Amino acid sequence: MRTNEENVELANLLFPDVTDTVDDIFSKYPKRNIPDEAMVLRFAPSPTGFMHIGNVYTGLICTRLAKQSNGISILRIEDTDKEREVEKGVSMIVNGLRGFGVVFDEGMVDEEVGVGAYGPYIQSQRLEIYKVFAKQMVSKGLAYPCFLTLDELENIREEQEKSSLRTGCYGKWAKWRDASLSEIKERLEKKEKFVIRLYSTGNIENSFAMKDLVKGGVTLRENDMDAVLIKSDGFPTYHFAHPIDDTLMGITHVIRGDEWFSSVPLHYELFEKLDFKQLPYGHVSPLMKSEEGKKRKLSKRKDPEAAVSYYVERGYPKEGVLEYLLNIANSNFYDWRVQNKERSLDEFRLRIEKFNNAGALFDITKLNDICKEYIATLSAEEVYERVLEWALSFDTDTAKVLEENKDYCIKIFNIEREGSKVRKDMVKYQDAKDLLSIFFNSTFAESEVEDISDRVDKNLQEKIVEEYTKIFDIADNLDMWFGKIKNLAEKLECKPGDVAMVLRVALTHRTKTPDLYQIVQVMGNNIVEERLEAYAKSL
RNA sequence: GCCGCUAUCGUCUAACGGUUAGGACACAGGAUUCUCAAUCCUGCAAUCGGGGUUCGAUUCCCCGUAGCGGUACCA
Repeated sequence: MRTNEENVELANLLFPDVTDTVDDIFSKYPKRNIPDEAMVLRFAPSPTGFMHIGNVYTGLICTRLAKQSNGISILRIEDTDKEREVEKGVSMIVNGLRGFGVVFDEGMVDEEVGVGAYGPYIQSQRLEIYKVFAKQMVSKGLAYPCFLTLDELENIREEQEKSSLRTGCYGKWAKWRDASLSEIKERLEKKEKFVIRLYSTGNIENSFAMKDLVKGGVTLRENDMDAVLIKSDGFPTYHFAHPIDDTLMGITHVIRGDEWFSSVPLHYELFEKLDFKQLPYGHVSPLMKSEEGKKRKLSKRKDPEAAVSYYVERGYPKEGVLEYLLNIANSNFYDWRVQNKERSLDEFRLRIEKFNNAGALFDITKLNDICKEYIATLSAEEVYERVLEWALSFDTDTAKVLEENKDYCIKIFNIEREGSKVRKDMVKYQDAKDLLSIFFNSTFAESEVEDISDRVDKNLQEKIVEEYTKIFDIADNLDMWFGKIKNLAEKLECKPGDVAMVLRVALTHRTKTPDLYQIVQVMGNNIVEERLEAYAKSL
């Protein structure tokens, strides 16, 4: 056991350069001047180079809850693991989130820049701050240096497993917690690497109650692990950075992924030892995926749809993705949506206590349906703008077509878009390419002709095309158009459906298309005649 | 292994301790002056198992089972 004086001496030995006190730090982070009900929330991802759809989900929840309470949302970057860090990782996060309309009031706005008075918002730039708190804890005997090597730790774990004990650095296994000052000095002089560990005083036998904003009341065991606070490279662990950053930044509620739930006892002890006011927690369940009858976390390695890029590249409308995510968060969103079709998504009020506390399966079918419904609400001009925006980044050929034929393309997008029966077959902007290809001779020529000869005999097809070419008039209205088809069917003794099908394939090469009359109107006289002629020759 | 959380149609979920257990997506069938999409109608389909408490349990309690999370000098 070290004396109080020895602990102070130890703290100075460990952190000779740290001269600031905890009070010095606090003076730079004044209390926020905000209304009582305002929530200050932070979303704190790591720049690992992969944007998970779950990141958008949690980020969305944070920004929403903050906004609807007139509070503040903060984007903080947790880059304390140098191993996993990736170049341009911060930009990927910021842009990925922004692409889905998830923007924060404070924090990082690009690779380097953070806005707000409570920064820095990148943890690697806050190292000096963590050291001040670590030094204070060591000087009070609440933390200590530990010289256990990775190998030694491994041996300890094996021994614990052999005797089927809980693994980890706690109690008698935490060899350095009560080391004498001279022992420590000796190692320090040899320049041995060390970490700073919490001197835990919790007892695993004791339970305590906490109220989770999402899960409700739960009872947990106290923490007794001497968790690492500062790694040997000088970076803090998440556990240590979390109470410090959240307290300094004036966070009011910690909304985070469920994977942190198990660490709550540790965090409680840390808040206490740091002498901070405990922040309330809300643990949000992760998005799951079903495979072979089992549920598991949506995984970035196995599931392409886990990546945000999956949706961006295919041109999923961000509003659709957002609606789907909102629907998972609060299932009453759907009812609200049907009753408030005209309202902005921003008007929906998320209720944290309504979050489901089991993980929801990510259902791409439902997402597709929501996106389809969303695109159906857009005007042809809006569809044009959005498809173009998508194509400019992901399909330059289509972008060129769109730009060079704006009016024509808008007419194409307008097919079956007006009136009460709006066509709903576009899930994502990428799907537009397929629709467009019918209307341009270059892409049409390349398309494969669907064979309908087993439904309509080739001779009959020939006659239909030949006869129809004679009577076709672009100026016909809808009734006249159908009238001619019916008459022709009667004359050739076949079904009107067969006539329509032959014309459909002649004009589009396909058996499944939007309304044929409207297609003809948009194509115009010349193209129709050309194609009828070409089809006749091909028979 | 240990610790914790969770459990209603295939999926997301609703149901003061009293409902024919509701809705949406998906699926199947039918209707719609042409195919598909859409739309409308119809149908299919669930309270994990076992004990309690209660007049009565999807709901409360216990046990089991399963799933998920954690058990790092990763977040």
